[in-house]
Amino acid sequence: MSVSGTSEVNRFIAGHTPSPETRPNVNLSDCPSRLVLEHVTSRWGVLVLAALLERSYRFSELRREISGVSEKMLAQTLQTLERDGFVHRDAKPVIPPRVDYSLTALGRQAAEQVWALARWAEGSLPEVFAARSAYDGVRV
Amino acid sequence: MSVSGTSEVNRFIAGHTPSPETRPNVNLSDCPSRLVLEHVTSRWGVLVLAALLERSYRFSELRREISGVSEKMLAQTLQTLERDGFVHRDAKPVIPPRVDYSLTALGRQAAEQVWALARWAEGSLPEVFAARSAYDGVRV
DNA sequence: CAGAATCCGTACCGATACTG
DNA sequence: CAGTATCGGTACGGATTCTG
Repeated sequence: MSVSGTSEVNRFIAGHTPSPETRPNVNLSDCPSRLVLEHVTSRWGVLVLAALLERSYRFSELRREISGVSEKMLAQTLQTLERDGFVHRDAKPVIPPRVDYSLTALGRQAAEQVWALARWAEGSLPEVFAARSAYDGVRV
Repeated sequence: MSVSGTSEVNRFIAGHTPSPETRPNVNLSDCPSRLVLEHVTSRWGVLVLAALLERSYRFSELRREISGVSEKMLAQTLQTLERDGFVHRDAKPVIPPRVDYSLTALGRQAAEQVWALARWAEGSLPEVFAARSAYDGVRV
């Protein structure tokens, strides 16, 4: 197996590089899955997907639910997830505006995957903390 | 469900905040799993775990295997994963030095989890790319 | 060979102010 | 209410140099 990760690679695969023959010599044929992973496993991406897994939310509801997220990052995260086809954005033409966010079928798959990973991570916390203590104790 | 994510929160849980009574008012009782996730789902963390899933590697082998990673980031990633108890570091006292990296039992669990996620992500690439094209097409 | 240390650009991210 | 625009600090990460 051979894996790679370069920003040029990402841009190439994303389709923004016009001429395929100018592709760098790195083996970018492997692991383009990072292009998806880095969005669904991003700091706020995980939390947004987890929240939407149980029900749909309005923008301000999400902002309250996910404590600590700024408007900017929430909007940015939602746009990225919408662009990737994970989140459906339903903007009702009313005043004041009302926008509901929900998971698409694909998004539900993603959410369940990362949720499973998060559950495992939560379960392994004791072991991880123990390992960190041991490591730090020795290194001092 | 309520999720949170603040750097202060992370520092608190990590055990670097001496006085627990100075804890911020955010609800940090939820989702500390991010403390583990951000390491195993990091850019190079995923690739390192994936590589070590099939066999153990030496430092320079890993560096070649994961094209695009700098020495600094590979060393840093390996140290983080070792500290969390996912990677075992076996430094042989020879000259020139030889260091073998392998997965611990816990690390194998982590690797299999992220690998499953990566496999799903790879499979969903066509749908994601299609969604991106549709989104970008409309937005132009 | 396996790293540690340093320098430094940049991209991320939060805070703030503004808009429809 | 649901964002966008702008600014600025910071931390991430790459390139280079040095060491046991």
